[in-house]
Amino acid sequence: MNNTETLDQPQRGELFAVACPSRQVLQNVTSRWGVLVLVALMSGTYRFSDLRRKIGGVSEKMLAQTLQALEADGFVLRTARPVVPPYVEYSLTHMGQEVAREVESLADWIEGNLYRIMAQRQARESELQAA
Amino acid sequence: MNNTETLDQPQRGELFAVACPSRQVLQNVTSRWGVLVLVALMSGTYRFSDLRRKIGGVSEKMLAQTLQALEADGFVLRTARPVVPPYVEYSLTHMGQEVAREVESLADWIEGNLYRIMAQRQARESELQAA
DNA sequence: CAGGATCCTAAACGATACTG
DNA sequence: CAGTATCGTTTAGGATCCTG
Repeated sequence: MNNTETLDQPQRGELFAVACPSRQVLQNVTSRWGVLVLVALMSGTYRFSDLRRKIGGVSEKMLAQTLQALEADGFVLRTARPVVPPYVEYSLTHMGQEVAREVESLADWIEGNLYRIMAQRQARESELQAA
Repeated sequence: MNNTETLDQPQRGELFAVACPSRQVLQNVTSRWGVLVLVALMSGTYRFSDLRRKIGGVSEKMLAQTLQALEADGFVLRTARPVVPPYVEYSLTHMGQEVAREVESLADWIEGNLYRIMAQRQARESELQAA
């Protein structure tokens, strides 16, 4: 896998390179649940179960997994209090708030333009995705 | 062109609903290759093979599939000229340029902050994703 | 309550071969 | 050239049970 490790600064367009590390981060952030977690946490601190309730349809496993990935990237702060029963809170780090803003902007655009988009879909009677 | 804005607009927070149609669009746009295709097409019109060469690591199948999804959403315009050999061009629609800007903004943020992010990762010696 | 461990299914993905 | 079709592999995702 690793051959000539060039430690040069990632330039614009690096994204198109196969091994660009940005791709992984991008995937974590834009994953099915990643987006929702980031946007959800913009409105404050949540406990695991609260977050799970807020985000419709997410399983325990995926929520935990998503939170771990985002924590590893430094976007989410996990604060556990050593009590019984366990009390764990999740919030955005400063960096997390920055990405979240970007992600929210994209999500907002889509929500705001859903009708235009759906209209396009209808017009083409898309038979590819619906199948 | 749409004057009839009287239909109820999806409000903020719809995204958290299980059946929110935005989620699908969001997935198409933020999918592994969707992001790259959108950003790539910001710099102009491309033929299939050119696009494939530009985007490192994408297979024919996935590129075709991604393009079709984005076309169905009305983000990508496919222009085929009935000649032999086939000549097909892909470009962004107006709507496509709008989403692409959002997506690019996110991608740029990540590329620009990669070092900060990687530093976080190192600091935590993430053992979850690498495993 | 917050998750880890396990098991399983569905979907994504990729390589190759083939066609108009 | 620009795909489609097929197949095999990998990953995402979910259900359930279990523990501190």
